[in-house]
Amino acid sequence: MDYEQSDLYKLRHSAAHLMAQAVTELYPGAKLSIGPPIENGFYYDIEFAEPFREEELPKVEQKMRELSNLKQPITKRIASDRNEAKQIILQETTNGQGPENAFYKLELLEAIPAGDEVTFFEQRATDKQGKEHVFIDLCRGPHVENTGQIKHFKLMNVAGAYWRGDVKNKMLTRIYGTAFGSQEELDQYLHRLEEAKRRDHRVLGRELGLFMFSPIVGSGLPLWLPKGATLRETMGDFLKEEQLKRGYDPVVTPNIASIKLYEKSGHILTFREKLFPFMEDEEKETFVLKPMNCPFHIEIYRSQLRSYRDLPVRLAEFGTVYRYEQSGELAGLLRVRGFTQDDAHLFVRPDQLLDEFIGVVELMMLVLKKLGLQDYTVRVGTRDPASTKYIGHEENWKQAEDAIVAACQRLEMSYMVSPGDAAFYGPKLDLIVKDALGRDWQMGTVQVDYNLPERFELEYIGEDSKPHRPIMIHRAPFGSLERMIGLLTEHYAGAFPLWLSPVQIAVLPIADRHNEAAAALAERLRALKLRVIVDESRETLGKKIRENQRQKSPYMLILGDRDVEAGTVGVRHREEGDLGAMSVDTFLAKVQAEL
RNA sequence: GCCGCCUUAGCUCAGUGGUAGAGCAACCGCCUUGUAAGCGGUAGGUCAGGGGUUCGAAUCCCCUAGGCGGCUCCA
Repeated sequence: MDYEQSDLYKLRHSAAHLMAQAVTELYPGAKLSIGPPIENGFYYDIEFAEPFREEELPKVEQKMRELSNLKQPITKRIASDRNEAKQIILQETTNGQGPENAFYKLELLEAIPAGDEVTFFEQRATDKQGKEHVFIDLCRGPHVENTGQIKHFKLMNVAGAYWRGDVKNKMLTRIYGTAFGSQEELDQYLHRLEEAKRRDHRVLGRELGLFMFSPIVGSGLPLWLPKGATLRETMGDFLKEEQLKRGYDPVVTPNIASIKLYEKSGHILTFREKLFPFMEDEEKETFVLKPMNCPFHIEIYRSQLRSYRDLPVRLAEFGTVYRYEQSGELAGLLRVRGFTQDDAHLFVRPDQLLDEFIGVVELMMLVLKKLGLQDYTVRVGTRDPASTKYIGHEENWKQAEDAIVAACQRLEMSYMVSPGDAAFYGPKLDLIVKDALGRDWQMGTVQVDYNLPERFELEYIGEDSKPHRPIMIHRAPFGSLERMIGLLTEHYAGAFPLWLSPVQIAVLPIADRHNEAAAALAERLRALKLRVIVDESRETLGKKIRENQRQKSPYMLILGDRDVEAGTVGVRHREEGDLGAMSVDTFLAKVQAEL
């Protein structure tokens, strides 16, 4: 059933009201704004006279329990007209605290379309001391019948949120909570959150030795440790091989360029706030740290005269770009300031656009399948007509958007359209994947661009001997290595599939008299391009197994007297446990089959 | 950037105004080990940095940096 029609949704909506009632009783002068149910609970945005701290949540929760126990009946009231609605807001919803507390509610009333019914929900009861509690809120509903039904809830955290989501407005205090129909479900949810923390790529990244951050290097600038770097290279090798099959040509371009390049591309106009501070040399030429690879690839395209027979030209580069993200937006590897895109730009003729676009989407699907990410949504980001952050003409945008929709239809792919999520030069198709905490992240992306070819006056000579303008496809199947590795780490909880695992096989000699045989075995495996370590620590086998389990090594090969004598190895698999002794050849056949 | 919270040994965390602690990891020694922690010992800290209050600050206040959860913004 649709969540928004469910009892749970109703319960959470009422829980938000209950919280708001508790807040108005505890904090005179608190101005309420909106308080909807959300995916895993509810929130209420409130303007407090004094800063509201997280440590105050138990106090609010306690008050909520008291108010819940009063079993206040919740009733609906319909305002007869706008004027009456206004009077109810001014006089009744402010809990007797004066009309200035109704500021946000009055704005909300104005936003309700003229013909629509205006409704309020009221909860009211008298406690044992004879004190009357009442709470009235402008609300569409629906709600549960009485507050006694709201029993299994918890206030989670406090955050800031701009009124109406607009940075120009005042920041309100948002209190997040959750509520369930039973204590068991609430406990399960809280338990799931704890579990998710254990999958957190920032925790696993340290435990597994994948990457690190150093304050002295700078925030948002990851340092890749050997095992993390191995992951990057393995992923890169896989994609490069696929690209080779598909006619991509590698290119390499610098990390900085003259500001002139970015003036021409339009980045200075539309992407300025994302650029790191400019560099100026003694001749006063200004350089910019690159935020995108496309202008460089465009210059390579422009370096020679292109015939219609040369197209499509597909230029690929794992290009590292730098974007000055706001400090509060950084999030482990999922949002950084320096990252490497598995970038490529396809320069195509109009008659090639659809096939090339589809080819790219098919490659992206192959990549996702190989990585084991099957849970994603497809988002088509289009231009928000009200925004000024885009370059180019309307007809170009229309053509590009039409091309993407046509491709989706031909691929019979389901997608959602999201206005305002286009790149500044063109619309795009993005793959969205959730992290361990359920947050959405944009991964792979394909973009259709008529605008940069125009700005750079790109041409090819057509069959008619006349110049024509190519169309560009920008694409990155991973999106960025940083984000993809962060996400994969959470997806696999650090237990990467064999082909990707930084250490594929850990050889565990039982006593140090087996070290030599272990080294010889490792050498043999490495010759077959397997990634192998030998654990020569002077520890018991149990300890070595424990440590290598923690490191999530897919296979452990145990080597003791029996094995040296019989020419076998004791094979242990990360998930399947002890697989018994077998010959090295048998083990290799098993590994090859799995790769 | 904004709102709230956090920062004690390499890691996870005790310690709330009166001499800085534990477990794991590290190092040393013993043990030479057969499928998830063998035993003993040693070393390790400007309590993020700076300023203030106080006879006295890890502890209270201010500033800065970094991190976490959101908002806004994006691969």
